[in-house]
Amino acid sequence: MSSARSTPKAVSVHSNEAPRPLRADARRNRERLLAAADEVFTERGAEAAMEDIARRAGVGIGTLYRHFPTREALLVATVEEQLHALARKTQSLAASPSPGDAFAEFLGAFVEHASTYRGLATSLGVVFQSGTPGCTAASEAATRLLSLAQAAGEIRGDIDLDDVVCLVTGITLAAQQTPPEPGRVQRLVRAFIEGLRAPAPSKGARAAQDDARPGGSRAARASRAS
Amino acid sequence: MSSARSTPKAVSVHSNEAPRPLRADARRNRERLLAAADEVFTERGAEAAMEDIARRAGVGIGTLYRHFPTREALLVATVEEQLHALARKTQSLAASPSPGDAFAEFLGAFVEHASTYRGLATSLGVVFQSGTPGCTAASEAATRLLSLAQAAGEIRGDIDLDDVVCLVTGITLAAQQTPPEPGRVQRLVRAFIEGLRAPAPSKGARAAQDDARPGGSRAARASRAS
DNA sequence: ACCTGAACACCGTTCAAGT
DNA sequence: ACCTGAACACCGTTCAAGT
Repeated sequence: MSSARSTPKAVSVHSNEAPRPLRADARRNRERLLAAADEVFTERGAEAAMEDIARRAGVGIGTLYRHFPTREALLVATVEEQLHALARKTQSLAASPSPGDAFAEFLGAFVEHASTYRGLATSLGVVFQSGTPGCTAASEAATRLLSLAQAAGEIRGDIDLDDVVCLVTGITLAAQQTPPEPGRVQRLVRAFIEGLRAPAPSKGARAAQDDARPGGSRAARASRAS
Repeated sequence: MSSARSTPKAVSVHSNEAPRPLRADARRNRERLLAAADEVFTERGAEAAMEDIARRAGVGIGTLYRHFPTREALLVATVEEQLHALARKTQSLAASPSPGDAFAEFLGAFVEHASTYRGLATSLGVVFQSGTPGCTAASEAATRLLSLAQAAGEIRGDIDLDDVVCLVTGITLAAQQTPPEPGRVQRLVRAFIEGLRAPAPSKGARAAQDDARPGGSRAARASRAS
C-alpha cells in the first residue's frame, strides 16, 4: 500500500501506448514486431538476428528499424510489460513485515526477469536505465524496498541500487555461462543474500586489505617479453 | 581418453612452449601475435577485431588463423601466463593459517584476473575449462583452497568450483556493465564472501559469531561504512 | 611448411523508390 | 506517412596461390 507521497518528479509520465498516434498499419506492424521479437528473443536469445524478427513479423527489415532504431530499443520495448509486472510485485513486497525477506524475494524475481531471454542480462544495465515507464516504476519500487530493508537493519547499508542491478546481472550472466544446472541460480542468490545481510560479521580485519586497483598493471604485464 | 601413450595421467604435462617444433619464422609470428593480441585486447577488449591483431603483429590474417583457429584459442593462449601466476598465488595461499581469509583473497585475485581485458569474463567459463596447463594448474589450486576452507568450516559446503567461477564471472561482468565506479568490485566481492562464509547464519544465531564486539548498533555503523 | 590477402559469407543498417 | 528490400559496410573465416 503506497500512501501519500507527493514527490516532485516531473519526468516520464507517458502511457504505455503510442506517444503520438500511429497510422493503422504502422500500429499493427509495431505490435507484430513486438510479438515476433518476444518469440525470437525467447528462442534464440537477445542477440538474435534482426532480420529473423522482421521476417517472423512479416515486415521488411526497414520497417523494423523505423520503429526500433536500435536493438536495445526493441529489447526495451519488448520487456516493458515484464518490468511493470516486476514493479507491481516489488511494490507489494514492500508491505511485507520482514523487509529483509521481502528483499530476498525481490532479488529472486529480478533474476528471473533478467533471465527471460538468454543474453538479456548483458544489456540489463542499459535496459534498466532506459527511462521507460516500466523501468522507472521498477526502479523506484526497488529503491524503496531496499531502503526499507536497510532501515530495518536487515540489509547492509553500504549497498545501493546500482550494486543490486550489478548483482542480478552478474548472477544471471554467470549462471548462463555454465550448462543449465538448475540449482545454481538459487544457490548463488541465496549466498548473495546472506552476504547482503547486515551486519557484516567481522572475523578480524579481513578483506580490509583487498588490493584496489581498478585499471592497473598492464605495464607490468607488458614488460614480460623482455 | 584414448591413452595411446604410457602415462595414465600424462595429459597436462607439457611446457608453455610449442608442443612440436615450429619453423623459426612461424615461432616468431606466433609470439608477435600473442604480444599484439595482449595489446589489442587490453585496448579494445576481448572482442577486438582479429584483423587489428594481425595488422598489429605485422602478419596476414591467414597467419593468425593458422596459429589460433578461433578467437577463444587466441584468448586462451594470451591468458596462459596470467593463469599460471594465479595458480602460483593460489598455491601459496593454501598455506595460510586462515583458509577462509585465503579464499577471500583468492576471490579478489581471480576477479582481477578476469578483468584484465574488458569482456574476458564473458568467456571465462570456456577459457577456464580449456584444459591448458595454466587452466589446469589454476583450477586444481583453486579446488584445493576451496576444500581447505570448507573443511575448516569457514566457507559453506554447498558451493563448488563451478559456482566460484560463476561468482567471479558474475562480479566481473556486472561491474563492467556500469560506469567504472572503482569501489564497486570490492564491495561486491566482500558481500559475496560474507555470503559464502559458513555456516549460513540464521538471523538469531548470527550475533553469536560476533563475539566480543562492543557497541550494539551495527546497523548504524554499517549504514555509513564505505 | 608456412605466409599472404583476395574472396566469400554473414549480418547490421541505410536509403531511394514505391504505395 | 509508412513500407520495402536492394545496397552498403563491416567483420570473421577460408583457401588458392605464392615463397
